Amino acid sequence: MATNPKLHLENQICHSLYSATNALVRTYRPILEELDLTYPQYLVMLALWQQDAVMIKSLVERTRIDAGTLTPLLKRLQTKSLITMTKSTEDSRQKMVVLTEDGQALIEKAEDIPDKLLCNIDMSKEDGAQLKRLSEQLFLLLSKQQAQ
Amino acid sequence: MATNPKLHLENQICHSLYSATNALVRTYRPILEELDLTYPQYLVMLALWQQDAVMIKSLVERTRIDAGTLTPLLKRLQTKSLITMTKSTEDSRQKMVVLTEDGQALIEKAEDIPDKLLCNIDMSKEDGAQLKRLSEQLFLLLSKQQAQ
DNA sequence: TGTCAATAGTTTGTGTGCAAAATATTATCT
DNA sequence: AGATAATATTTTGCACACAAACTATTGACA
Repeated sequence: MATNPKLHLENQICHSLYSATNALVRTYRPILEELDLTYPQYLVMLALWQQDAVMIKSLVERTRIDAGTLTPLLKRLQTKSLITMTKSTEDSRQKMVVLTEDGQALIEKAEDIPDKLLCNIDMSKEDGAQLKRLSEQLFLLLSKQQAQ
Repeated sequence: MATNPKLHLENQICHSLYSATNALVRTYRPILEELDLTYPQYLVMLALWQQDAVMIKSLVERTRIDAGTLTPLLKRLQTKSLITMTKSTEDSRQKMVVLTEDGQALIEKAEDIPDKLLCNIDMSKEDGAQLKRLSEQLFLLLSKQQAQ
């Protein structure tokens, strides 16, 4: 039917990207289950392990998860006693997110996650680096567009 | 804090892939709005424009959208009068999805979507092809793993 | 032929993703 | 100082994504 090859599913970059990302999150699920984290929650924890006691705005930028998604996500991390949230004293619009002891300790369990995941991805280092470079490029291009 | 560089956000292939895919779907949104479709709905329509009158199982395979997601999605396409669904006579477990006239006609509006999207992605053809190849490879690797 | 496994699809429950509107607070500008 | 704009976060509403449990039907096999 569809004669235009641009409309064929097999020719869509986006479809490959979309299904690869979903498969990736699906692969993370059982691995992250041991930490009782979802993949986006894991991203937030990665950001906090790297730099603790930051404003929500900073987490939005670093994790690239939008604020409307982050609010309930942070509430769940709070319920799990991994973080605490306090209003900033200087600017009470802002809230600071701080790891609890449990939240800090969880990094030990996370140490072997990158390797566990790589067991599922039998991709050469070069291809992995290339994939990262290209998706990063795509993200930046699209973000620039959207800012306009 | 996190001394293990593997746990740094900037070093995670997955984070780039994840945020690029989200940005991509975000970019599609206003473009697909003219067709009153979401991105996953658009994938299903692409599949049907290529081959009409197929079972749901076939759509699951071709679009890579899982069955639990597809059921309500197809219901929405039905509500929009783009498809109809009928039980198979030979095997009444199966359902056949068929485009309506409106559903068939919608392809005309879709013809320029690939070009419209490319306006937002100033990526070389080679990089685009490479990105597709690598994400396709990743998808296949991960699917193989999960089948075990 | 009756039992049991396999298959196709649906339902349920939880956690996103995000646009748009709302809230609260601070900055700016006259 | 007062009006207005900008900023940070939350809320709302809708559509996925998907595991797990469920329903209905067909296949296989003793």
